[in-house]
Amino acid sequence: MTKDKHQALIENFEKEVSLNEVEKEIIRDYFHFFTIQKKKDLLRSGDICNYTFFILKGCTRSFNIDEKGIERIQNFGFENYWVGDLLSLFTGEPSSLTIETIEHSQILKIHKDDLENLYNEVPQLERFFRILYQKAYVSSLKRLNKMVQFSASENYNQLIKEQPNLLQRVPLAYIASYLGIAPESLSRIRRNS
Amino acid sequence: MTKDKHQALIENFEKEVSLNEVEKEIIRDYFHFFTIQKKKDLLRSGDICNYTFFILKGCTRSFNIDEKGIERIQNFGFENYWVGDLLSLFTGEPSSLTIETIEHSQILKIHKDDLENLYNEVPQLERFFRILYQKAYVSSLKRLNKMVQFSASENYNQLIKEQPNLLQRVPLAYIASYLGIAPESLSRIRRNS
DNA sequence: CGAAAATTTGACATGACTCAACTGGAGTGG
DNA sequence: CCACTCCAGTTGAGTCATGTCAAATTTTCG
Repeated sequence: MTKDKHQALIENFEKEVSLNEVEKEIIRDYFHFFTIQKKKDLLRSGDICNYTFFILKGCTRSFNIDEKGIERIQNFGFENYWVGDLLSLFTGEPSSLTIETIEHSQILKIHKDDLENLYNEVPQLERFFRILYQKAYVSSLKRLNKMVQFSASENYNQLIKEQPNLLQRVPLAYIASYLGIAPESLSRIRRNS
Repeated sequence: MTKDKHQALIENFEKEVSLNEVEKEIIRDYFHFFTIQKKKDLLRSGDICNYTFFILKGCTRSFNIDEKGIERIQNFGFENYWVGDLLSLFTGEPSSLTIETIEHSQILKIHKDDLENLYNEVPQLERFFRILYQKAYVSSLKRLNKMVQFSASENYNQLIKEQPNLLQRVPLAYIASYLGIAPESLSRIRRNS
């Protein structure tokens, strides 16, 4: 009895759209499984993002280097998260993002051309990804709101309340970068909590 | 010779998709023209956003009230901008946004149900709005990046470089709100520029 | 002209940054 | 198994940007 490496992916799709067996098989053909060590890149800044990744197991961070040379983490990826650089994927321009694994990970990937083909073969997925992007947009707006409206300390406390597992899996320096503050500041914030 | 109130709208669509005369006529039927005084609401916080607006002439601001009771401007609208609350429009939930005119304005609006019908009659528009939302998403990500990465002063200077007209049309207090800083701080930033 | 609103200024408080030094734990090699 | 190094995290001291509150000034508009 072999384990179905695509099971979590199929389930993820089925939260939004329904799929028959034939369609599931097509999907399994298009998404390629691979494993990757910790601290390795899924995407490197300057490269064009040709793939969309679905995380089965493990953890990633997406960051860019700002004009002052500082790493700015934009988001983390965990089990059942989609990662990639939508901007580069949409435009075909080089990405400003680097996506790096934080843990040894198991990942499914699909090439953007294959994704186009997949849309034709399983049209429901067009809907799925439209919804996914809408949600991504909304969460980006919400995050922007939080950054403007709350202090670093408030943002930290809300973050660990929403994702307590973060502390076990991600170094504090990464969390500081995600919150847009210096590691020293996060350390002081934690002391006073 | 009557002036075609929908001309700018049609041209906006035609930047992304092509339309024949029949389709243009359908579009003209679905989008309703109205004028509105300054300081009036297009959408009021707590209401469900049922319309998408296209600004022909004038200027708007979209803001919410944060937990500290402060108005936070999320964006401005000018000629040929689309405004509305995508989140409320997508979900059907009450909006947290208020959209208010800053100047006497001329606007086209379409009801969300009509927009669904329009998608069926002119399918290219589905593509148009998908692209519009993608761009909105990307610009939201960029703005988030700027807020984290740059100081208020840097953000102000970049803003007026990109949109010098803003200063002529929008009170400084609104610009401060958009930048996420106190009006007094903006005043000091301007003095030292 | 006069009232109300927008903007500026002053004084002071505070949150976050920087730079440097220190601590503690995890690996590594002899 | 110990000594060493490396890295993450913490702490301290001083600085700076921005916030807050109150008051002064300027602009707008009826």
